[in-house]
Amino acid sequence: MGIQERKKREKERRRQQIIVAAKKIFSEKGFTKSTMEDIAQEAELSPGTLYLYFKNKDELYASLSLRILQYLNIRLEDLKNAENMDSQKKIAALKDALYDVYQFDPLVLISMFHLQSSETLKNLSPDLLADIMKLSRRSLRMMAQIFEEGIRRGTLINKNPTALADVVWALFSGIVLWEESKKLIDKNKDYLKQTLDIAFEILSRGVTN
Amino acid sequence: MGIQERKKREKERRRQQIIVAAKKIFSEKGFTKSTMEDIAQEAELSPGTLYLYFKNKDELYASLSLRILQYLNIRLEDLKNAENMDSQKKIAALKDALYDVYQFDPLVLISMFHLQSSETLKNLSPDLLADIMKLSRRSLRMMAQIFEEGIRRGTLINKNPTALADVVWALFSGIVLWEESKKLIDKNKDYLKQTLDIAFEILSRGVTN
Amino acid sequence: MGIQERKKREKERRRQQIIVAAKKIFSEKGFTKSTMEDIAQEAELSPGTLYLYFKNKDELYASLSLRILQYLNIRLEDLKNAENMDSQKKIAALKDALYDVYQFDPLVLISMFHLQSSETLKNLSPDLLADIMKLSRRSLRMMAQIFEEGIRRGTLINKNPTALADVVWALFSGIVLWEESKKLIDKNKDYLKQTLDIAFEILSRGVTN
Amino acid sequence: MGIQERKKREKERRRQQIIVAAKKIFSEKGFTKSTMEDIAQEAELSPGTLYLYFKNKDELYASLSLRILQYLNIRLEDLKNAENMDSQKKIAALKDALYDVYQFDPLVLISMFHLQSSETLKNLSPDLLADIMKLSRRSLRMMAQIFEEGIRRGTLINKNPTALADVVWALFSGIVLWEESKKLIDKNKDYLKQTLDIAFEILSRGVTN
DNA sequence: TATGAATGAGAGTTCATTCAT
DNA sequence: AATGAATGAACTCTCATTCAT
Repeated sequence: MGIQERKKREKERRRQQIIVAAKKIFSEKGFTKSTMEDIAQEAELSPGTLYLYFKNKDELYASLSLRILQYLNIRLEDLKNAENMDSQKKIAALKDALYDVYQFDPLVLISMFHLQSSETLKNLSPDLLADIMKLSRRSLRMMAQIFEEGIRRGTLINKNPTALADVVWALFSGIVLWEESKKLIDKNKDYLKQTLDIAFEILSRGVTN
Repeated sequence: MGIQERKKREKERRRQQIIVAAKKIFSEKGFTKSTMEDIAQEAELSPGTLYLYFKNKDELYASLSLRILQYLNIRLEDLKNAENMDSQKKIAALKDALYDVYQFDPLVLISMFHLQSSETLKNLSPDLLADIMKLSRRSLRMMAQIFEEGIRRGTLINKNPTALADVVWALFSGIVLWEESKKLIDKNKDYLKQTLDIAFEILSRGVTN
Repeated sequence: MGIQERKKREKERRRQQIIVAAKKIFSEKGFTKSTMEDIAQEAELSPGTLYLYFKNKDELYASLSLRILQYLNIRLEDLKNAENMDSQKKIAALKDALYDVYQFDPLVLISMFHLQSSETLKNLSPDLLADIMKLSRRSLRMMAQIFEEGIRRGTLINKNPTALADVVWALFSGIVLWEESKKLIDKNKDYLKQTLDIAFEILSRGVTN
Repeated sequence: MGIQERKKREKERRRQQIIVAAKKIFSEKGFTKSTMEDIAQEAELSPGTLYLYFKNKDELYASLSLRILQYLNIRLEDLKNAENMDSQKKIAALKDALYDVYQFDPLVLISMFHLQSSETLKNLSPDLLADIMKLSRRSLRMMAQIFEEGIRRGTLINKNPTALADVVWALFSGIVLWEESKKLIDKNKDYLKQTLDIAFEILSRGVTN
């Protein structure tokens, strides 16, 4: 078994090696302009090898999302388990978690938001798509639980928690993409943190009874 | 003079003919997978003709945004001029305006949000980019004015109006993209209106003093 | 008849107008990169009009050669008629004539040399080709006559005069093209006159008995 | 080590395979009308493969020149090292060398002369251009040395040797192009050798003291 | 498992030429 | 005669993917 283990570990390491390279290249050039050749070179592998680990370019791209979704899940899990926190605090903590996710890897996060609602999504292998969906759903469910709890306690307004989670997610992604867009035009502008703070302050006030 | 008039009208009609075709194709296949050939065929024109009206594929794509931004501007202009409306009402009206913009042309709106925060933006001709920027900025300024007014009157919390406008825009685009994304996975889901309603209700409560 | 005359004159003027424009554009951009659109614009005409006066782009290009060949013929004619000139002087005068032709329109001359021995030649209409051939042959014949005369008089070595004319023409075109080539690499270099002087001095010594 | 060797050899063979095909196609159709598709087909390769070996069409075209320039260099080198030859003999030998170069590959030589003094030259990659320039310059320098030697010995007239080399080169290229041109019109004519002989006889007489 | 040369379909774009007005 | 919008074939070049080694 030891050998198989080691092989599996090595295989996983290769995958990561490719993912790291892909992240770099995709971030620098965007999806369309990145070539498999570029990524292979960055990973110090041959183009052919990439196809041993990823079905195609789309899947490689989408795989980046998995890592960040996993990180998001961990952060939300922690938040869920946190005790002695009122809803206000939890919402503030949610904001921090999301901001951490952004900082964990801004470019990949943006890639992921691009991936959502785009053609690429349809071309993914069912397996990968299922993985992504599972993680997203779990994240949203955990966010919903925060609101659910507050509603149960009577501190938050009585709105469908799932919808509230959608609002949070939409707000977060909207802010990330919009601030990114402003940065594209004017490199100096970087108001993400501030916009996020204001947005969540309003959100917090808005959902509080 | 009549002849020049007619020619101008015909030229404009051709442009529209191409825009309609482009909208259809881009919506169906996404930017990358749509070919100029596809669009030409849809418009019942030859590929070369497209280039008489649009400098290249990027510009054709971006041109779609212009119309919807113009429509948005008009709606916001109306809102600005509306009298006898308290801030609450104005925010509700703002939501309606944005929803109308969505309904005016959902696919183009989504395209526009995709265009934002993508490499394509940088490849546009300065003229077109300037036009788009001008319209976006004007829209955001008008939204900011709604908040400004409320703050002046003391009915809204004292936050930077420009930032509030950014939050609204991010929220709107985030919801549109996220709900679209959910639809891609499951065609039956269409909660945009509901999510938008909840989001703006929270927003409204959140910014009210 | 007056009207027809006038029409013919006007037609000829239009032709010239186009030729002037074509010369400018071809000189600036070279044959391949010049478009009929460019030339039409320069001539302040529409692309379609060009085709009323020239069968196609190739013919328009080749037409430029005609003018310079005509000029060459005139200069050689003068030379032929010149009396009281020994062969040495005639050869020197021939050099001057050729240099004048170069100065008359360097870019068109170069174009003409490019035209020679290239694909384009085969695509010309028989008429135009015949015109060009007629003028070239006449020029060469006149050069040959200069040598013939000298040989008859015994001042020049007894070589086939036609071959000598070929040598002169090859030498002239070779120098023009080669010096042009050097200029392409280094704009400052312009030794055409000097090279031509040396070449003809040697030629003159070489053919003198 | 053997494997690397073999791969290198194979790579070089492929290059040659492409060059041979390119030569054939360019000769038949001229530069503009030859398509990469044509060449690929002739080489029994796919169009994409051509681009693995040559950056673009221009470079492929220019690459043809390199081989012939190398051959020219070798021939001139031999000539330079030849002892016990007076200047007359050396000039005759120079003519023979040039004629051999012509015979080595007439079509490529003509291509090279076309390349000279054409826009294409400017589009070459600096590396390739540098290679071509280096070889041309070296060839011309070696020709100049022949004259230099004769001048030093007092057997040749005292003219700038560099200019004399230019004259030789211009004369040679002029003759090749002009005789080619005549052949285009009338396939039966082939006076290149004879014209070259006469030209060099005159040259020789002309430069001899 | 890894390679990387080769593939070849297909893209965006250009432009000589035509023809209805 | 002149126009100029429209054509559409043809071009160069790219690059995701394959497969013999």
